Amino acid sequence: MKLTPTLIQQRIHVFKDRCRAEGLSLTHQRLEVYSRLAATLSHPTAEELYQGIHRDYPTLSLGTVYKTLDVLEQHGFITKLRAMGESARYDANLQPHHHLVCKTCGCMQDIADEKAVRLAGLQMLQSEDQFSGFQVDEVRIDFRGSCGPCRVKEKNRRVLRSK
Amino acid sequence: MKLTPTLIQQRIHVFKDRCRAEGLSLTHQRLEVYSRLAATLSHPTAEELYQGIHRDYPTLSLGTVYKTLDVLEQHGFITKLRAMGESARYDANLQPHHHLVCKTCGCMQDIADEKAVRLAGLQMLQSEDQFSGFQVDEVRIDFRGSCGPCRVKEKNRRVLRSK
DNA sequence: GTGGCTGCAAAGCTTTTGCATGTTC
DNA sequence: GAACATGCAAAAGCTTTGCAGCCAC
Repeated sequence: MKLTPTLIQQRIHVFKDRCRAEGLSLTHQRLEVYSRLAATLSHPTAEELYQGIHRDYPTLSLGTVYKTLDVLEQHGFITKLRAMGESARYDANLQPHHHLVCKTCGCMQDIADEKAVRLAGLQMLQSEDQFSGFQVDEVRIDFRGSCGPCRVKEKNRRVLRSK
Repeated sequence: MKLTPTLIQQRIHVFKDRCRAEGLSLTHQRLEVYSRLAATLSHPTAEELYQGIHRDYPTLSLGTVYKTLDVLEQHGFITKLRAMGESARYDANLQPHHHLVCKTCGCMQDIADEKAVRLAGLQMLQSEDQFSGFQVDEVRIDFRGSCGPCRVKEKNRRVLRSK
């Protein structure tokens, strides 16, 4: 994907509109955090964003950046690529395989499904070295969604609410 | 994959052999951490492993679990599923896409490649609801390897060493 | 016996939280 | 003006580090 100035402006325009529509205050800080994120193809960390914006707005605090990113994510403006605050998980299975990750409780299961694994292998071969200078030697696929227990709990919650 | 008692014993056997071969001391703690990891399909956190082992070995410390996991990973006995110590990264691109992740410097790039994205979509449809009770609503693919700059640096380092 | 490993405690880093103040609508 | 967002600082959670003592080989 290419980030043209037009596309960036468009993103920011949509952002402003949706903020108004959803009752989110359009503060300088919030607009700045979103704009920088909308204008880059790298995937900055909170600290990197803070450093960048702080140069222009010296009163900005790191805490605000975190709070803002949280709000933006909750309203679906951005995606958090690695869930932090969660602990690392360890795996003794060295065979190529992939994972089901529950977005609700964070649990992980192996995917034994042969098809998915074979497809992944296929993908790996196809992608080998084709990304301008990047050498791929491993593919990790996370299938994200809701695990059985969480779906049951959610269903029960809905039933209770509707009573 | 099914974890039969035979397979678990086999893993532990290999572990002991390779420890001897690579000059790693076979301490009770180390063997215990690996054995628990080899005997489960869940992907325990360091804390969970610690809690489990601590019941049987009350002198075990959490620090040792972390150090041990580190050693096991460095020797290729286990995989760390989420790189901690690294910050979360944020992304304003909401279109389905995937990432190149450099294992050396941790940088991330979007994959614009149409083929990979289309394949991922295909996979998602195939996997929908087929994993006993797990509902998949998103697929994230990380292509892991070395980015261009890191490969160049590594190459230069090799040249220097060989002089 | 010696090098490597453990336990303990302290420190480090990222992220979250609480609260008074300030800003947006 | 009321509700919400910010800044600051403290705290929390996960992980790493330093060091003295202990254990595997």
